[in-house]
Amino acid sequence: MRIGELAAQAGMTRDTIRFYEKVGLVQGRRLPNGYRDFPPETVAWLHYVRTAQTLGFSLAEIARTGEELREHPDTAEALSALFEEKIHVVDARMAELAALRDELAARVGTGCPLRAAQG
Amino acid sequence: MRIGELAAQAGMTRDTIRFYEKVGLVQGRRLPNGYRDFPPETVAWLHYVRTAQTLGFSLAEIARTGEELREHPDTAEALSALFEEKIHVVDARMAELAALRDELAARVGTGCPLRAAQG
DNA sequence: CTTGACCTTGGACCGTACTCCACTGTTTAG
DNA sequence: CTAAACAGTGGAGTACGGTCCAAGGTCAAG
Repeated sequence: MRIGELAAQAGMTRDTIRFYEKVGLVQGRRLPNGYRDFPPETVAWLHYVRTAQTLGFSLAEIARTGEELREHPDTAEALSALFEEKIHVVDARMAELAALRDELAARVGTGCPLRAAQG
Repeated sequence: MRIGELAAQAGMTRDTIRFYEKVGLVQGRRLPNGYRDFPPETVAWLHYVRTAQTLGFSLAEIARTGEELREHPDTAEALSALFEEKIHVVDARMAELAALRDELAARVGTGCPLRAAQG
């Protein structure tokens, strides 16, 4: 799969994918003519990248996950540990969101929400 | 309250607060000598800013909320609408997180999570 | 009346994550 | 064979969110 098709399927530009390659988020083989060649699973990986990113993980963090996955490709334990760690992060974020939600909900319908709180 | 104390209480640097003033996130009166003077509620506002920020809202979005609050300081309905909107955003984000969490949890303990998904 | 802590401004700089551009090479369709 | 559509490179530029610094003003304590 060449970069154009990958870009279309992953919903990003070629430039973004080249940038991701530069920072180690994706790796492509090269065809004899120099064109990048990606396996089809890269689409799923890039979708995962987008998701993780919108949830607040930096590209560096995401790349690290990818690397660890590459380093321990057959150690189910290492992977489980990695994902459990991510789950804790996600849980913490969800708790924060729930708190904010409650805070917001509590103010709905009251007379003077946050009014005094914005210098 | 001068900038140094505000910075200490809000857990950020003076430079950050000056930057926030520049982009309209906070407004300070000036003392006769030119020093900024903030009301004590600014501390709460800055804490709110930090929270909203870690939850993925940009400074521009947060500033817009603050502005709308300033424009309709006595319209309970407008405020309620604003917060309800925020709550929807938060709910959407939480749903995304829950999906990611499930995805991660499903892979824990399985033999080959994501392995094929990182070109 | 000086020292030190605090404040002011403007502007340079940084890291992250792209985005665009010019110029060039390759492949494909008519 | 040519034109369009695709690919490559390097480098500049952008937006966001700060962070640091130099040069200087203000103020309370000794």
